[in-house]
Amino acid sequence: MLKQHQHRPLQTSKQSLLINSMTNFTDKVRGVVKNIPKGSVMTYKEVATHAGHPKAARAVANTMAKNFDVKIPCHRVIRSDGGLGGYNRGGEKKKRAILKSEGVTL
DNA sequence: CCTATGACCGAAC
DNA sequence: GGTTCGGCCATAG
Repeated sequence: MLKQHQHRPLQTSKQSLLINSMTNFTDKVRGVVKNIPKGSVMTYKEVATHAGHPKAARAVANTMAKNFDVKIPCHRVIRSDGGLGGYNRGGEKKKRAILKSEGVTL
């Protein structure tokens, strides 16, 4: 018999990813962060784990740094070692203020 | 493919 | 308490 399309159509990797709207990783990260309830925080590492890449905390930070969507509460993502991490919408100071206003005890 | 970058992590000092 | 260093990993060029 003719084995027609056994495998994937494979269409130049990168494009197929872009068609999906974004890279799986970035998209997943955004989804996770968007889901963090008010009043709680999650570390970069935790977000990475939830996204399926436990060791990609740094990459998560990268994703956050590039993100400017107000729909994503990136201020609720903090460091694992107690630090706040950065914030591209006003710096750590602003970040802490927002978290405090949400009832998060640092 | 290879290099550089970064809102990280954890251990070491 | 702090700083430094190596590892880690996705993205951009």
